Amino acid sequence: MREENKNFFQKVYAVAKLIPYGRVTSYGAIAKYLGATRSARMVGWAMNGAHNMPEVPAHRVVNKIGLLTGKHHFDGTNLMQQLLESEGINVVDNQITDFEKHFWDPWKELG
DNA sequence: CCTGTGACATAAG
DNA sequence: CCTTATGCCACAG
Repeated sequence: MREENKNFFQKVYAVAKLIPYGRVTSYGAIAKYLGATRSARMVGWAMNGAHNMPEVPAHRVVNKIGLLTGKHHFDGTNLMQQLLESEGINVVDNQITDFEKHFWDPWKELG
């Protein structure tokens, strides 16, 4: 594994850590910020490895429509939803309500 | 080196 | 609105 490859993961983790409390973002947004707009899937893959990263709020990362597609990767079936709701984010049917309102775009906020 | 896979995104039917 | 198909790219085996 080349260091650059690791850097990709580190970037993903770094951006995820920057997500403010009560905010959420999308895989695509992070991918875009990393300069790999079409590698949104890799962000998800990186999130898979983020389980060892307690400081990485993977639950704040959802797909572009605010759907909790990755909830199955958490312990319980609704843990991800509970975490989001605990941050003041309403989730209905695995989907974040007022997603745009809570959306946090790293490209916009950091770039 | 090649194949399979993935927590996505977009387009088409 | 639904399902399929394709692109994308890095990682794991």
